[in-house]
Amino acid sequence: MADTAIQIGELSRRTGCNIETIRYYERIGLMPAPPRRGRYRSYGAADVGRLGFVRRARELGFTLDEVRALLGLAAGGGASCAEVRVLAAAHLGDVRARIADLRRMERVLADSVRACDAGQDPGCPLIDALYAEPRLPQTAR
Amino acid sequence: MADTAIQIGELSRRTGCNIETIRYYERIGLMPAPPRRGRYRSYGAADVGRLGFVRRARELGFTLDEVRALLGLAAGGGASCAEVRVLAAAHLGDVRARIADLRRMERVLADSVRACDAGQDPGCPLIDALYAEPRLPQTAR
DNA sequence: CTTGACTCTGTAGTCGCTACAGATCGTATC
DNA sequence: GATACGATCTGTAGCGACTACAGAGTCAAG
Repeated sequence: MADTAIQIGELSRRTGCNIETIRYYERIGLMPAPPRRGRYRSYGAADVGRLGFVRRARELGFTLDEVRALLGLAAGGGASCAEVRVLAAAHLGDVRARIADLRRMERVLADSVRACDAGQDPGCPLIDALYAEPRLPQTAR
Repeated sequence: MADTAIQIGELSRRTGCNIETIRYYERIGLMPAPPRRGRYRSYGAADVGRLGFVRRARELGFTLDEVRALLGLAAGGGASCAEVRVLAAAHLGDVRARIADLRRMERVLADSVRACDAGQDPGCPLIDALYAEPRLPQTAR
């Protein structure tokens, strides 16, 4: 089982990772340079696993550097779980901060659209909001 | 009042937009090329207003192309409010989609960290999750 | 007259891909 | 044998939105 040497196209199909991206990962050292059959890259089951790992980590929003670190820890095995936890918790913090940012944006945008629908303002609520100056609360002009 | 010709550093200070970015905006045509006093750029109150507008729109997550469009509509005045609404509503949709993505990430990450803290698993929960293959739900192996 | 703060232009780097161009390879068909 | 096709190869350049230099010039105060 799994004496399956596959080409890059098949690896792409199995992982959902596009071909150019696979070669890019190889260039930056995230995927190892595979052996060649002729001049075509020849991949095995381990590559499918590793690339799937990369792809799923990316879907969770880890940067490529973080993915690199995770791969290192995954290879290490054993005591690395604590270190993985640190990485994941830090990244979770990032994600939550980004959510908070986006929610602030959402609120302002939704308010503006609502004000626009209400149609009470003389001008355009969003344009007005963008021209406002929250930087100098008083001090007249 | 406001016969104030200011230099780029002062514009930067007043808008919170960094100097290199101001020059960048000029290069890409988002800000007009100001007159020069000697060879230094000389800005006025209108520039402070426009750049503030750009910055606030960026804080709401609009792309530079969208900001360009908003600036055009803001200048147009009058009937443009409906068009602004369209832009804002579309962007609001984007923001909400990004929030949804991030929440999915948050959930998975938080689950993994929690599983990690529980410490019941034999391996590392996050590493295991990244190695899992949600692409083939059954089909054994 | 020198120091220091400011500004200038131009170019290159960041991140994570994506999109070519143009060559080469392997197989199937006429 | 010729040829067409699909897949792959290398190498380079582009995206968005900045950011970070290097190296030159400008200006006012001490």
